[in-house]
Amino acid sequence: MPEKAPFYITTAISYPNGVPHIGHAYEAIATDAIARFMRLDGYDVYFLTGTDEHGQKMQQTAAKLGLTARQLRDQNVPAFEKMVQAMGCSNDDFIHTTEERHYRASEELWRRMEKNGDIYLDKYAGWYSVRDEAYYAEDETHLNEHKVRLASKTGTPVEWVEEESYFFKLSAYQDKLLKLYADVPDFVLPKERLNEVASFVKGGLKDLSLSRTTFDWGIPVPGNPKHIMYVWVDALTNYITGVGFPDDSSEQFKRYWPAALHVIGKDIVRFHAVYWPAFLMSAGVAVPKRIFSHGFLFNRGEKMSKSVGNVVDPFTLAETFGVDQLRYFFMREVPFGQDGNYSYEAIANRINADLANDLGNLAQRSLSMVAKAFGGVLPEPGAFTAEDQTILAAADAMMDVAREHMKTQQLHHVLNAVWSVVADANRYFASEEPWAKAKTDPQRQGTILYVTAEVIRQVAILAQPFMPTSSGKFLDLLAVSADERGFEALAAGKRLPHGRQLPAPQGVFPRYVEPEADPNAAPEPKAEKPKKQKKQPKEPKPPTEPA
RNA sequence: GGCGGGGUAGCUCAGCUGGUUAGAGCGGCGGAAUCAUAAUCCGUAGGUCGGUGGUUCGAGUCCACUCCUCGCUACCA
Repeated sequence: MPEKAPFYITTAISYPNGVPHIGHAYEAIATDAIARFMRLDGYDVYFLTGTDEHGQKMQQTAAKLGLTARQLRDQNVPAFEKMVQAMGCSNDDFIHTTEERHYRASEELWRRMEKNGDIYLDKYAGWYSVRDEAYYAEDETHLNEHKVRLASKTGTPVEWVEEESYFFKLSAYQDKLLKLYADVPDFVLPKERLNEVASFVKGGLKDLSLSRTTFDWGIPVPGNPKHIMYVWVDALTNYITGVGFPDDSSEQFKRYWPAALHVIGKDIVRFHAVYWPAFLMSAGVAVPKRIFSHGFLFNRGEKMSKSVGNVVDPFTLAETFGVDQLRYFFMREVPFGQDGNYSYEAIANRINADLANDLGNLAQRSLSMVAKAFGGVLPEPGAFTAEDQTILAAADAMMDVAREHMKTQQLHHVLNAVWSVVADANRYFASEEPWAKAKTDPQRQGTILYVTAEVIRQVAILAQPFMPTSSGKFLDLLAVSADERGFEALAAGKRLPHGRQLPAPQGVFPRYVEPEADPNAAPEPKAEKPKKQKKQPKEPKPPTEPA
């Protein structure tokens, strides 16, 4: 048996200063779909997700609640672990940045960067707004009529503050990073994101403040525990901690690093495409192969926010529609890499049309005919007609198309290709009219049913990464054994064996029916919402994805 | 302000290097069928391709200008 190629894939780690939201779930689902796809395609996949538990914001949020940072962490983190499970994720590990192994990894990465001469102690100075808790550059401030200096963006007063800080010589990595982007044109996908990053880097890089002395919830700097590592050093390091760093001679590390893919939100592209490779280059560790930036999800065109009252809990969505249905919706409806919209109607429409009607009903009508007319034994097909061959050829072509799209993580295109065959199969079934053949030509009826079952088999195998449980049910209905469900079962010449006794057909995707209007139970607020987000002044602190 | 994307049927979007009557899905409408989860199939939708002016035998598809919109423009993550 040939050696499996390794494929290390990660989500960003979530920042648990609140509860998991739909953005966290989306990223987990998408990453899981890719991980499952690659596994089924014969790769040795290692899939890591986790939580980023340090930082000033955790400490602040905790303080507001009268808790310690550690207590807040203990309170919030379990929900993230549960969420990943509830979304059906197949992660091999779940990392917490408060774990001992992660301290060791972060400290070692720091030491290596320091040893390479890229870390130096200096003063961080700038115009600091106490109210915004943020530094501003000189040109981001102005003097008002009373000669008081204000942050231009927020209008809050600023004062000159100097703070001792370690710095990373990011400026020394400008050319190396630009070379990386040139040498690996798919280093960041979608391409627009790489362009943005490249133009940022071309604009010149300043050294990066790498430590803080103003709070203590984090990893102390080796040799100078007054300083806490800048949380991004800590956070990014999770990716190598997860495969055994600092033991970089371990089998695990050698096997899986560099990562094949970091899946992240578009708001943190810079940290992953600029800082992270620079840190790694400095420490003499290989850089990841690819970073994929997904978009944001909007509820009816609006950013989720408490004031709008459209905060949607991923657990509730999964309970309402089913995990697999929810996964399918996000993977099919949202072009991966772009922003997307969702609403209860959109989800219901999509899963009813594609899952209940097109696929579920096709399976039900064909398999119940097998049960009725053939005693549940999949009939042996006769000679294939041109029509049979056409639909079979369409099914046989799916795998290559899917692999091609998966090379660039075009998940929605994978599903488009599969569901285009589902539509073909429905047309085939309708025009062949197997129900009319029961009396006139049972042999032909059997062939039509066999062909339909074979197409469903292929569809179900390819749908597994997206809807693991439901796809498994279809394969159960076809009596496909566990070792016949990998993508190698879609290789040329592989066909559903006839003559097997099939279990009694059961619906896999029930139609979603909106609960009767009940103001208390109705999941969807019926208030009219504008289609597009109204233009609003930019908030000083835009809501973000997990760090 | 600078750089980079977008503005195409009611909705979500395809339309590569310019070339016959501008496409898909969903929705809507009409019809067929009745094996099936009232699911499926067939037909239909006449949209100034943001606006104006150009280049060309010919332009959503190239150029200029213009309107609108989104993203990036570093140290909260």
